[in-house]
Amino acid sequence: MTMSNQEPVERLVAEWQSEHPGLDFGPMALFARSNRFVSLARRKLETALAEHELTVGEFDVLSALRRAGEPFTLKPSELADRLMVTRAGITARVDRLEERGVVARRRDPNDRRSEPIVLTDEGRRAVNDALVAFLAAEAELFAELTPTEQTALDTLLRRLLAPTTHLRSQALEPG
Amino acid sequence: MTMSNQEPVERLVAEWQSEHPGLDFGPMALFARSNRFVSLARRKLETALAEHELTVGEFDVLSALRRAGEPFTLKPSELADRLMVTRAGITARVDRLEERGVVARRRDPNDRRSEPIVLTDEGRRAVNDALVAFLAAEAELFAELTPTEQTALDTLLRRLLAPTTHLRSQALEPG
DNA sequence: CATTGATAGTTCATTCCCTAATTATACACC
DNA sequence: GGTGTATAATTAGGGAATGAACTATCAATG
Repeated sequence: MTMSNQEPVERLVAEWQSEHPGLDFGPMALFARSNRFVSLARRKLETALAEHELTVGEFDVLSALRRAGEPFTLKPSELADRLMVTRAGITARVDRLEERGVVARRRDPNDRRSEPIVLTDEGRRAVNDALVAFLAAEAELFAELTPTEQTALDTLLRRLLAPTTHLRSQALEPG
Repeated sequence: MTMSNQEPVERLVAEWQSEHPGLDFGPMALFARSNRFVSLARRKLETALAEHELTVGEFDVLSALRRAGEPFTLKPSELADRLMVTRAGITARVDRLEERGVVARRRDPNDRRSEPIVLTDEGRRAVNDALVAFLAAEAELFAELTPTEQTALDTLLRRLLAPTTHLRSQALEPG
């Protein structure tokens, strides 16, 4: 049996096939591999960022602010939209980051409900350093693939994420 | 600017490029799309299973037992290995499932440290029903791709998960 | 200009998972 | 056969995210 411990998805599908020979487990294998890859990739990125004392969630906030460009400011609601996280989640992340001094809450003179988040100088240094490690780790994730294969993968992923897909039927915070 | 709200990864990369023109954000785009796809896919699968009053984690346990075949029994440690979850996590899941009557804890006469988990008749019915909905949802995830494209994607994912990749350097519970 | 409804953000309670420590049992070796 | 080590599972404690409820502010409308 080619059920190597190296590729648990093989076993998954083989077992299902033998229990339900009539069904098609092709899509299940595809999702299982996608899921497994992303899970392992996240773990790798976590360890890369841990050396900079950042979680992925925190890095996402800092880098969203960083790439917004001068003056490195976004509102919590904008962060929530871009990072696909609830506002409550953003509040918690910003609390942690503010306490560490890498971001600060400002006042919007035009709308006192809003509390724009700004990257501090220290935050900017932190995210610049972490970015180098992060990009290197991401590059390693795909190092097995040739440039052509990487392009092919990108094309397939774009297709999967296309708006016509049933994927987007569940919006985030549709209110 | 082609920064459609439909494809936030476009914006991500465009913003980074304009802030750091010298760097290669190709791998970042690949990971961002993979990550986004899997996140949305998980959400879709969650809602499909919610109609059967199961979380993905619970379904994973039930289906691992189901596809193990007669007598539908696995030890917690085996479940932990297969589902890539810690033993503590399995204990919690099994607690919930046992309370609902879909699994039961047995005794292993040969090793009293072990408490094999067995699928009850009700659990077997539940997982059979949920499986149909789950497979349908998974098929929809990839419905945008032709069979050829699905094969191509599978090949690429296998490459990415190959043991030579740096991905597997962090083992689960190496003890 | 008062009321009503929408919007921005936070707080609260819950969920789920993880790591580390704990308990119980098995195995190996002197 | 007693001691020490390894293994199986659980418990305890904590982190991060969620949904729902709450507060403050803005805007539109009569």
